[in-house]
Amino acid sequence: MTEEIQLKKIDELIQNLDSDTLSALENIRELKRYKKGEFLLHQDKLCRYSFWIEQGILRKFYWNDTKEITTELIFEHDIAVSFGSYVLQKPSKEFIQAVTDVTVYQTEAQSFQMLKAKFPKLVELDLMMTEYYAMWLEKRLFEFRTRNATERYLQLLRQQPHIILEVPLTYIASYLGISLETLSRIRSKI
Amino acid sequence: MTEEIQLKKIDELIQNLDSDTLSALENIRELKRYKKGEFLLHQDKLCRYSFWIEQGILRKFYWNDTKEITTELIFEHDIAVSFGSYVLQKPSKEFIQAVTDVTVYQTEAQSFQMLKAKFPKLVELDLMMTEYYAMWLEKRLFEFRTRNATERYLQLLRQQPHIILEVPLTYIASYLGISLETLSRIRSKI
DNA sequence: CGACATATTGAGATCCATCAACCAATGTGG
DNA sequence: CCACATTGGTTGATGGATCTCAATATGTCG
Repeated sequence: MTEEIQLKKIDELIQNLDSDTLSALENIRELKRYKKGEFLLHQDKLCRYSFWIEQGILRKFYWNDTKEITTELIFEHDIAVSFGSYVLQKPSKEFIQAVTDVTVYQTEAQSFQMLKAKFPKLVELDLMMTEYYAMWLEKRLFEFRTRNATERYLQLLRQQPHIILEVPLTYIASYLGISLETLSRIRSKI
Repeated sequence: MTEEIQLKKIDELIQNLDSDTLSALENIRELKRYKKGEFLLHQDKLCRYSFWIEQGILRKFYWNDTKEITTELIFEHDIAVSFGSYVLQKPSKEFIQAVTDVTVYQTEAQSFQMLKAKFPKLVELDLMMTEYYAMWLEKRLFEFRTRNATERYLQLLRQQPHIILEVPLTYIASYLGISLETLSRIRSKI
């Protein structure tokens, strides 16, 4: 899979960071715990932090009129940010919420920005992570445009079965862009 | 608009590039013309170039079973690449095709990659452009998930009226994710 | 246990795709 | 320069995927 190539490159780059850079990175991050249901970011607030998940599950969602739309379900060893808000430091459309109790390393956008000026390797790291996110977004769009509800569910089941085991169906339906009822019917037909 | 902030940052960064960097960039790019209908990139080929459009219109699309899906319509002073293929140098799912006669500056991915090693500012430029693309993708996803066919058309009409004037309805329908017939009916109801 | 969140099932409505016929404009070979 | 093919768009009829609303069931936690 294309994504794995990118992950490998990111991993290699991190492995090869000199210890100065690494310890600088560690100095600006902070270990935090959030309880299930807690919000790490509210709509209309600035996304001042990135959240590296050590343990647990997060989700990103926004409100559309009467209903929530889940944009992403995020697991251990991945990063949660409200991208547009984080990059531009403008109010976020999205919430970030703890689906389970979570442990995260949170890093202030500003601190990371300053560190990049000092350690150019971090700009490359940032670029690779952004590339990774863009490819993930392209894949999401591709799936929405080419697969129907059943196919999207089956694909999720195949590719990320842990999601289905660990996340309430309400969120999964919303993540897949279908109603809870439709998801229930798809599942009942195996 | 959020996107404009990013465009401004990109522009500023380019304005502030030293002349060495700028002329290096110019040395690795090549002015090319393509006729309406010609392919700048074929499916299953590597996307070896980025295409900066000097004049004309390009589109990106892929095949899904029996029909084309247009992913992007690209105008003057913007860049066309098959992102995943360009970044990972793996075969492209997408075609890039000239909608009109076009003039582009094309730059080899490899040359740009090498230049980045020499001119760190270019890594920042690459990052900003990638951020811009990721935000564009987020916006596309948002629109597909929150707006119906009519709303998507009206939004396009409002935000990028030139697209509707210059691109065949067949492509616009496909870009909006609706059938040509539906688009025709939407338009007839003003 | 009761209360509240989560999931299932049914019936009806809606949006939009598909298929098919048709039309208008443009281009091309003889 | 005409006849015909091709491209791009319109219009009508029909069906399917999925949503919404409502009732019911199941699960979970204090």
